[in-house]
Amino acid sequence: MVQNRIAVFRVEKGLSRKDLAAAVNVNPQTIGFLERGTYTPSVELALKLAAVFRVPVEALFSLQSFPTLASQLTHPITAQKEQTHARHEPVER
Amino acid sequence: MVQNRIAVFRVEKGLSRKDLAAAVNVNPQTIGFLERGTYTPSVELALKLAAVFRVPVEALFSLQSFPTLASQLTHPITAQKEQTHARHEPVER
DNA sequence: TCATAATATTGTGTAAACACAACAAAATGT
DNA sequence: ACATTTTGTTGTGTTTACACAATATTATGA
Repeated sequence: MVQNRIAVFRVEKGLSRKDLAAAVNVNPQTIGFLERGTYTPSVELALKLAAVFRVPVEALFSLQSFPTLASQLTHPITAQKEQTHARHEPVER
Repeated sequence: MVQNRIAVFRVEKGLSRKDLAAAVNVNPQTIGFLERGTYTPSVELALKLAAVFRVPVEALFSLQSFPTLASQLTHPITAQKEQTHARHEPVER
């Protein structure tokens, strides 16, 4: 399962789903489906979304759950933004 | 169109497609299709591949063409690895 | 040279990512 | 209170990312 923070970044930017959809050339409902986690975008759409928010793809999408913004702001060391990879390289499913 | 450097990183790691496929739990031909650009992966698979190579997703996948390794190694400033985003945020199609 | 591994090619099938439409519900602003 | 925007829900259709199989071609190595 892929987690995402699209809604968080979108709201911070003051964009509606329609706005964001227009910015990345998809249907507005597609943004809704993504935000609700109904489906996982292609890396193409992911790159476009990350470009709109000017963040790395990993800040928007993750294989693990994101820390809450609260924990990320209060314990910036423990809740690292670019989660470091596992010891060797077994991929988490 | 999304460009990728899967083959480059795979070869550098001395992995066969079969190996890489096993590492990210997909069919070996899927890796072939990705490397030849026949299709664009989900961001989930992109994250897994990036994790295997321990690189950011943007180092593996790009909306623009990648600089050659040669230019990247000889002109490390001009041919930046994490291509900086456009001026405001119009997404490149 | 021969065997084996790696890659390419083609085909069939399925699930999921999209587009688009219609409408309902909720929120926001005047 | 009303109008408008935003979001949610459901449905239908198409495309494409995948799985899997079979076989051909090319490399690698003993």
